[in-house]
Amino acid sequence: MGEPVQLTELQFDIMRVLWTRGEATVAEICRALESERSLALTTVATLLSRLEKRGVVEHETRARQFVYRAVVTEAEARHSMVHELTERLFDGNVADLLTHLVTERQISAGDLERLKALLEQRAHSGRERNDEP
Amino acid sequence: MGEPVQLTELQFDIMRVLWTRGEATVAEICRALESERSLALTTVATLLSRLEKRGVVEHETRARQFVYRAVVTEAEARHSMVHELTERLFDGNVADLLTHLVTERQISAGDLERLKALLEQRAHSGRERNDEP
DNA sequence: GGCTATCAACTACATCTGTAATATTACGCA
DNA sequence: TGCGTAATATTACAGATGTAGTTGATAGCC
Repeated sequence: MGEPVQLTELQFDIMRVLWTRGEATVAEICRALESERSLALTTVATLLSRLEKRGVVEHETRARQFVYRAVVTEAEARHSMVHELTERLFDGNVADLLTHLVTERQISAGDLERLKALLEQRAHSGRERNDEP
Repeated sequence: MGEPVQLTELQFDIMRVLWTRGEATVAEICRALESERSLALTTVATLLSRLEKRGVVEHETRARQFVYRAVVTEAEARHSMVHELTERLFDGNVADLLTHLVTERQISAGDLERLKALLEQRAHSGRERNDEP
């Protein structure tokens, strides 16, 4: 369900602004990104119109300005991208990705604890909520 | 350490052939990929020479044919790509990615168990091995 | 020794992406 | 009503990628 969404870094940065604000004009997005990367207004506008063509964002004209809004949610984008990577790198096996993360990376003891707690909770709750519809 | 390696799907498919075989000629790679995607020999050759320019693979001429070999290991590529995604999507926070995987995805009970076991083991071993150098 | 099959090298081209300059439009004010 | 200004629309271009045709070298066979 829902087309897979792959976003590049810049695209993602722009989306993040929309996700946190709900909506924003080109100028606002430009200003929001100014600290990390200084882009021309036209650059951001171009990116946004391309994203709109892909159905990732949409806009509404208000007071002669385009007010953009995300169509794809952050959760959807994350899902899509993590899924894609899991497919490519681990043949779709989520457990393999998890194992990779736990074994090949430095994770703090605190993180391990939190994750364990999460797993406990998860195991007990029995997952009534999110089986495939 | 080591340049970050980002591979597209096709590039990854080619690399996978090299990783599993150790080395391969253009024709062999082409044949190995034939089932999924039928590509011209020249296409594969082009891809390989581009990858070589990036230092991802290398070749040696043998019996008038290029025999390619991966320079970047599969583990390195995976690391690099998972890292990149973690940065982009979760601000570099591995725990957040783990949480995402555990909460927002259907993971089988068995996987959960295995992961828990892994965490136990991990917690006890105390991680003397992989702190930052 | 010339011909052909086989490779690799070079060239080509469309698409996507990052980046932005330039052109056009139209609202609000003087 | 004409003008400046602020937005958008159009156009441009370089680099990466997927895809492959064309050209050139050569080694082995007849």
